[in-house]
Amino acid sequence: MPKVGMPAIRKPQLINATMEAINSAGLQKASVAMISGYAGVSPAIINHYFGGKNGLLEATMRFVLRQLADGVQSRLQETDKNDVVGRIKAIVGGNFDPRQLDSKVVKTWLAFWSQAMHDEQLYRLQRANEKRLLSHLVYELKRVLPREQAIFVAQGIAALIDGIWLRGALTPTGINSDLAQKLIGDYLRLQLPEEILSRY
Amino acid sequence: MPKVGMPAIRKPQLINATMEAINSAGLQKASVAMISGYAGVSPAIINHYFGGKNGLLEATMRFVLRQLADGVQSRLQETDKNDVVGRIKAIVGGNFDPRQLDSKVVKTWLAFWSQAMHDEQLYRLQRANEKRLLSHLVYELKRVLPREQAIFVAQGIAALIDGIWLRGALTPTGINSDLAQKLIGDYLRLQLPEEILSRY
Amino acid sequence: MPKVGMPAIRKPQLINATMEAINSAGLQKASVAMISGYAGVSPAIINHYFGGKNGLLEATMRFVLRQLADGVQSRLQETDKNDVVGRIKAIVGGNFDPRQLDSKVVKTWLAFWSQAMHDEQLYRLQRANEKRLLSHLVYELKRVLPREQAIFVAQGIAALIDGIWLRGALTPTGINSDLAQKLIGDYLRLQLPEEILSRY
Amino acid sequence: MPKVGMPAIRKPQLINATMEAINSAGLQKASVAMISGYAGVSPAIINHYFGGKNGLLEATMRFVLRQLADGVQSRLQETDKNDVVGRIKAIVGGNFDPRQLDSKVVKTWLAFWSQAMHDEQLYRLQRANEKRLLSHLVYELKRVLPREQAIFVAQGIAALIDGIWLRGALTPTGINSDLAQKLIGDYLRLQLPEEILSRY
DNA sequence: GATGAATGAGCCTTCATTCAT
DNA sequence: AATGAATGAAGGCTCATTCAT
Repeated sequence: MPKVGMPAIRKPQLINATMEAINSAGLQKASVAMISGYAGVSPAIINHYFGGKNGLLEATMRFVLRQLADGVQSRLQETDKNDVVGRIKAIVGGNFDPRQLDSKVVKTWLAFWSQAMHDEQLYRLQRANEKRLLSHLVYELKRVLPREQAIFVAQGIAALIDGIWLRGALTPTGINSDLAQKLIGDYLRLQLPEEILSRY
Repeated sequence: MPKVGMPAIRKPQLINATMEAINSAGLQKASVAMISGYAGVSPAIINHYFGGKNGLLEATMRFVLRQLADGVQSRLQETDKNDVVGRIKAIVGGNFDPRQLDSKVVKTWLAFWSQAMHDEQLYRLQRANEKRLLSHLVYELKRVLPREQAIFVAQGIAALIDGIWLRGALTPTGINSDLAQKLIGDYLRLQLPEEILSRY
Repeated sequence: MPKVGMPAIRKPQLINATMEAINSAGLQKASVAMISGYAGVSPAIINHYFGGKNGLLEATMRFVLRQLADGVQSRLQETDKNDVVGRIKAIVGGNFDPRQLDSKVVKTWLAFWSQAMHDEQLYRLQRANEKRLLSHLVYELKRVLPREQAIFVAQGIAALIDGIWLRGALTPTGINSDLAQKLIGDYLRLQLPEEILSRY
Repeated sequence: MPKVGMPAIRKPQLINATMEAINSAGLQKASVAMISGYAGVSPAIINHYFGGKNGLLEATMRFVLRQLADGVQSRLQETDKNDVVGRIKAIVGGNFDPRQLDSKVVKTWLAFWSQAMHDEQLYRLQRANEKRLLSHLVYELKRVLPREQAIFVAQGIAALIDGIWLRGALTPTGINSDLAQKLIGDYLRLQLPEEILSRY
């Protein structure tokens, strides 16, 4: 085992174990002992690599957020810059990427959301992400709608995304990605002028 | 100390203290010591009246849910049974009742939502509530829309309610009730046939 | 309810409840709440009548000891003062009186015995009782045996009584009174000179 | 701190501390804090090594029982298999081994005996031990006495052992081992046929 | 006489973290 | 790099007791 490179192995391993622990027992009961158990390593190693439990939780949240951002970004890159509808659907699609709908990820996310209101660090991460979703949507919508209305519709879409996702978190069958995209696509269609829609 | 009536005083007092503790420190850090501190009583009394911390948390959730149901119910009773649009707006309005938008209540709710996925008892309560919202909406919408479409729109409205509410939980300024009702009213208007809307 | 006379009702009621609690849950778990529950009264009443839990426990032990002493005494009174064998059997019989073999009493006794080693008050009561059994036996045996041997045999009988009783406490079927008396009768027969035995 | 071998050091250390705590304060007051105090370690370590207070108590009882069994076994191994009287005295001697007569051990034992009636785990251990003593005795006695009588005498000896031991637990001077063996030896002599006794 | 209300002390346990190896 | 050992702090809960009624 090379000495360098261990962090690159251990960190993702522990982040994944964290999500597994949260998935099966909840954030409250996800002790370092349980997490390190899932990872098959000693609890002390968490301090070694993340400086403590908090560091690991924060890293886990960053990981989830980055995964989401990547999902959105890669879809946007594959979409014509002028295809407003397509780009919005790309943003929505990124939010319902299969990797984000995994039970582990959904529960982790919701746990962090709840936690964020009492943890400065998590709060900032969550806020930034939330704002980015909105600004992405507004940016695209402004190209086809007046500013005020663009913001209005963006808020509607963002609410639909989070609402579907939140309700799905509590449903035994999980989030229905198809229905989600149909609901939001329908909403978008009703909000955009005929001319825009017919363009594509 | 009066012999009778104490439970009627202590229980709401402790439920309120629980929400205050959750509001200021989060569910995870809301210890019985902190809660009883907010209530100005001894920690042991929680066991006396609720049989333990868990009993208190469950009672708190029941309280919040009942408050919501009452808000919806009282609005519905004041609305003409044939005024579909009015009744849906009553349901939405109940969900954005000022009492439900109090920071204390919002944070308590979100905390429970997150917790519900790992607590059988809370899960059942949450699920029942979630289903009731949907069935209320479907019931009204079916009177003016085909069954399939009624369900579809109901899901959209429910998602908007929860989504706005969830996003508002993280916003420093809290939930914007007016905007919420405007967004949902707009959605409803776009989904209903002209003839229905013009009726009122 | 006459004011005088209540103690005469409540005290035995609580002592009996104490034994029931010890019988079903053990001394360690016999809380005042449980005891008062068995008695159908409020926990506070124990302090009223016995000055605290300790007072009740001590009273309970006194009750058991007095019951034993009564059982022995009444049997001795019915036996000819010169019938040494009969009197010893009376003492033994008193120790295996049905009232003493009740599960409630057996468990209470053993609990107290164990407890006595760490409670000055209980220790004195237990010691006095233990010594009385021995001196009763020695007193009778001295009339037919040399002093040294009388003490020796008395210790044997006392040990048999307590040993049978202790082992019986752990047996699902409880103490076998007949076997007990047969074992001790046999022991006595082997220890006494022919002439004494033939006398009766 | 060495990585290996710690359990082998800590476990006996904690078991011994448990007996010391029981000796000086009784089982009821033997808190984990007190026990760990006697051991000079932190209370949390009890959970580390025994999974909780109960685990430690059970381990302590097992230790005492094994020590007794060892004392009997080693004496039996040093005794001719055909020397019935010698073998019975070996069994008796093992029960009055100095290690078993230590105040610490006596009080621990009695505490467990009393506790056993309300603790399934302890009950089984105690019962097994009690039965083993009896079966050991019966096995030897059957070689020189008819079955029925062998059982009868075995019960007498067992009762004497436990009775002497129980009474000694309450005596300030403790158990008198010599007297114990003399009493039981005498009992045995009276029960066995002349021919058997003269054989050795 | 009797009770419901309330409390403070203490107990067992969990847990994140530190440290020597 | 990794771990087993150990701990101190804190948490939930039980319980005997006190008090006003």
